[in-house]
Amino acid sequence: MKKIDIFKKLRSSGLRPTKQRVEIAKFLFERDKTFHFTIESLDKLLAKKTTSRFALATIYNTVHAFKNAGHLSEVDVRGKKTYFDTNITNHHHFYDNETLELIDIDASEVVIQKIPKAPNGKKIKNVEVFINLKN
Amino acid sequence: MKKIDIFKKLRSSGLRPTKQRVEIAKFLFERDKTFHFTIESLDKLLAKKTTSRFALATIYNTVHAFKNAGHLSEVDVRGKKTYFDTNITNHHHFYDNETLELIDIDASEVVIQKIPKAPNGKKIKNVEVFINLKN
DNA sequence: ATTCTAGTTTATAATTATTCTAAAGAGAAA
DNA sequence: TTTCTCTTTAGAATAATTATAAACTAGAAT
Repeated sequence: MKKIDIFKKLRSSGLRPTKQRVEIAKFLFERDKTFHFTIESLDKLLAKKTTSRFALATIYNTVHAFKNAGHLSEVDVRGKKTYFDTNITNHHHFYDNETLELIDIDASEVVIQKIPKAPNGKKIKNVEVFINLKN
Repeated sequence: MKKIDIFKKLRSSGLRPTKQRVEIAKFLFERDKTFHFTIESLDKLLAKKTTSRFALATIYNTVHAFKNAGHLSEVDVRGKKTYFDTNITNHHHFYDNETLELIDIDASEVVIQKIPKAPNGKKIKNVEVFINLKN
């Protein structure tokens, strides 16, 4: 991913490309594989990877702006921390309850044959399949 | 559900049947339909329904003891609060993002045709289907 | 280039959900 | 009853997240 794309992601999220934001965006999006993180893990990774210092609030704000703009998705995981995913395509997850790790499942790997119709005046927004793993 | 069953539920959860615990158990299990709640909503409902006073810690402890004993299940919902479900059979959920309400889906209503196999030495513990609703 | 202004970063405080603690209270056994 | 252990309770502690306010920049206007 080129720097120009990073700027696009920032602008489309309503964010001015500041030093911190560019570093966060590059860290999140300039990679081959998608990945999962929590605010805490991202904070630690950024601290290792870069020389800049980041206030937690900045990370929260930036990540949420990306999420609201659709550049990141949020994953439901039992537990206190919120997980984010740079994979924003329609897909599903394994969750390893031992290592607390998320593993992507491509949408094509799951085929649902039957699903109930939405109640009263509601519509189905999306279907998430979450597969818990044990040893 | 008779009182004797309430006592069984408490005993099997490693809890002595004290006044507070009996009231919580009766409120949760002496009903026809299963239902969903958070600690906060349960606290309010108990305050309305009964004359006893309950410390939040007591509700947390009792609910978690029931959960650990398998008399309640925990449901993943995006958001801060933890939802519990008195329906402990294998089933799925609609989640109404407007009203923040959970709606049960019977396991028979969902048929999954294809699912990936678990990675390396892992096994599949369970599969949760979560259907987000919009208006 | 310099200045100006609105948007940002940061440290810290506030908030919210949850868990812990220590003292007072209540079952159960002798 | 009397003791002993388990409970309840109020409030403190913890942890994730959000809000605040002052110091600081990016980008526009000059």
